[in-house]
Amino acid sequence: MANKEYSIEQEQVARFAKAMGHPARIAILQFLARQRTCYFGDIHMELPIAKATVSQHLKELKDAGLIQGEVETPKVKYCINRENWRLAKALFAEFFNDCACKKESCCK
Amino acid sequence: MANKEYSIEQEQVARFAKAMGHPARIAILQFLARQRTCYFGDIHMELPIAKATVSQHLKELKDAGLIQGEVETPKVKYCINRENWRLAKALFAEFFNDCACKKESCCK
DNA sequence: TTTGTTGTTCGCAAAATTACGAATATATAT
DNA sequence: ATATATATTCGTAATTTTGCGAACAACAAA
Repeated sequence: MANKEYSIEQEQVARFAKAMGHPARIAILQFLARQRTCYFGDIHMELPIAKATVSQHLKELKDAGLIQGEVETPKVKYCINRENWRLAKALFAEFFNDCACKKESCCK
Repeated sequence: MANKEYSIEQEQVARFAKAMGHPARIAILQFLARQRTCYFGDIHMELPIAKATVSQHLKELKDAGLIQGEVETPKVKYCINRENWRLAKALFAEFFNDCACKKESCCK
């Protein structure tokens, strides 16, 4: 095999995709993208999993840069990280558009 | 927590995203989306990993429905599954558009 | 100070992912 | 029949992910 490494862009898309690779996290993102008030409790209520697990998923989304949190004692408010959301949107759009599939594909 | 389960659509987006959640698989998809002839060997040459591992990644992409394979002894030809590619593209576009983030976000 | 509310972190277990080399399968060429 | 070329599968190891309950932290209220 070649020693060709992955590009920064490939790593970034994969990172976003990985963060989105669980239905709970998709549900969280959709919830946040649609609502205005997004407290932990509200998110938890939407999901069929324990709060410890919700917290974990939120951490992963935050680490990937897709969301951000803000303490409002005693609650915690989460929301979409708009800058990275735009970046992710652009990367995925580019990714799916960059496809020669309309032409004669190699497979039947 | 509520007992609300995930929707089929959420599961499907998560499934596609999970399959895309590794740089090697992103690289494979980009390679396939751009090329016309896509033999296993060509893919392997593009990646910094052992052929057994490439084979595994290809299987995951196939299981997720994003690619398909065809034996052409002694080679194997892979390519984008165009139908599911279109589906994924639409689901991700919808996912990223379905965002109220332009308005006053809940976080500062 | 004690109680209550809200979330995070800890500790743990089960399962899945990633990766590799070796062995195997398949079909052609010698 | 043997050798060659190509790719998958097997067996294994290390790491990561997912999930939970219990314990903890931070702060307001009684």
